[in-house]
Amino acid sequence: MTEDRWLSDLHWRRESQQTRSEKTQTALIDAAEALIVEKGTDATSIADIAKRAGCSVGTVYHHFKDKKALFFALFHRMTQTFADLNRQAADPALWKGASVRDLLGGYIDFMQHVRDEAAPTKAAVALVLADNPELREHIAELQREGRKALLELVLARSGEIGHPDPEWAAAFVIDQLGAMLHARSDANQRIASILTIENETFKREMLKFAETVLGLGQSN
Amino acid sequence: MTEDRWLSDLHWRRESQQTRSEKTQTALIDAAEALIVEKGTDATSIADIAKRAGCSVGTVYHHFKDKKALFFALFHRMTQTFADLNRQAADPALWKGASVRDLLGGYIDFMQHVRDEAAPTKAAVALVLADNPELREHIAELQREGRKALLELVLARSGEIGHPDPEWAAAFVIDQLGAMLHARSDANQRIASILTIENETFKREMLKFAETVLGLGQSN
DNA sequence: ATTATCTATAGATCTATAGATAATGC
DNA sequence: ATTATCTATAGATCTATAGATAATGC
Repeated sequence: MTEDRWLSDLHWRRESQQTRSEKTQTALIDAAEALIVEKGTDATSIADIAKRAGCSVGTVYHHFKDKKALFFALFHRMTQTFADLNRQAADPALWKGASVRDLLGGYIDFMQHVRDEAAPTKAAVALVLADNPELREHIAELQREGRKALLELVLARSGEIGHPDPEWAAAFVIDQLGAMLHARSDANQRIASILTIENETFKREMLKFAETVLGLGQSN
Repeated sequence: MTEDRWLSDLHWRRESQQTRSEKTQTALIDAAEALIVEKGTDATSIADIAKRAGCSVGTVYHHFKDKKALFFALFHRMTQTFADLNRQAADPALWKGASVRDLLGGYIDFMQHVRDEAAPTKAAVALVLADNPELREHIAELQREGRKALLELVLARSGEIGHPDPEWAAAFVIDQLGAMLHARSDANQRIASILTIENETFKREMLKFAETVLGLGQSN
């Protein structure tokens, strides 16, 4: 049991306490995430989490004040990750020369990528959220930020928009995309046609729709 | 305590056992619904439910096998109610002479009415669903039925639709409406512009959108 | 000296049942 | 005779802590 504390590549150095601590916390949050998805928040006991993470119940309470704190850490990890991704994706420099169509396409790709990669995390957070309504405002803030950033990027290109009221049309299209993308990744919504469709097909149809509503003309 | 068993308007008759039993069961399901919304499924104990319903723990177990059975009864009551409403609303005789616009408007009204009236019930069922994924298929079936019925009603009027592919366009519009209406009543989705808008404004904008996509022309 | 981990368990729930009592039903 | 209700509690969790041991850090 002592051997695996030696770092395999630099085996003269031991793992630092800090690294060990972070690893344990990550393992605990990962375990909680997986178990919550499998059994729900309440059926997941501290003993279950400790076992899955490969440590003891006492260790859980060394790292987290109580069960709630562990679940909040899981929530926090996700919101931080998403906020960072949002901020990166919203950098105007990244979209220099991009059309409205490119922007919306990028948004759809991004959300579908998240859906495919982070599905378990989102599912676990949704369950934590159900027990802790006070966390909802954080999610709302995250969504508002993303929406605002995308809207600004689009409106900076309002010359491309043929609709008489570009602000309204852009906001409407973005909210429609948001609702459809959400429907596509929400386990409680089971609209067959939205769920079974391929990512690429979905993107194509949504862009066609966006072009129609915005009046993007013949630019592409 | 005996007095209130006498029916107040026909006070020669006692309440029948059947009536009493039904009342108790209804009270228990109502209490469970309210408490689940307030505290979540696990923080809601049988003792809580009994207290809120004005009966004892023993009585709960006389009427329901276990906690799960009570929660399932809550789920069942909602799905039955919705299935009945769906069936009534989908009766073609009811929509004789109605245009596609009328149909979609009726759908939006119906869903917004449900949203306003049955919000706590939907919230409670969503939480029960989170703990019992095996129930999801029933909800899916309900949604498929509603979607199919509406699609058929719309396609029976495909003459009104200007879009070159009426089947695709109608399905797309119905799914868009579904996603937007869901976004509007989902506590975990907090897209400000969709949530704060008035029912009538929302309906008007969604119908405008539907007309554009379907190509409903000048019929209205 | 401090930090990370473990084992063992006290104390607080909460579910479900047993057994008694009161109210219909025929 | 049967059904609806109650009170009291056994038994099964599960959370969180106390106290000991092992591994860094300086």
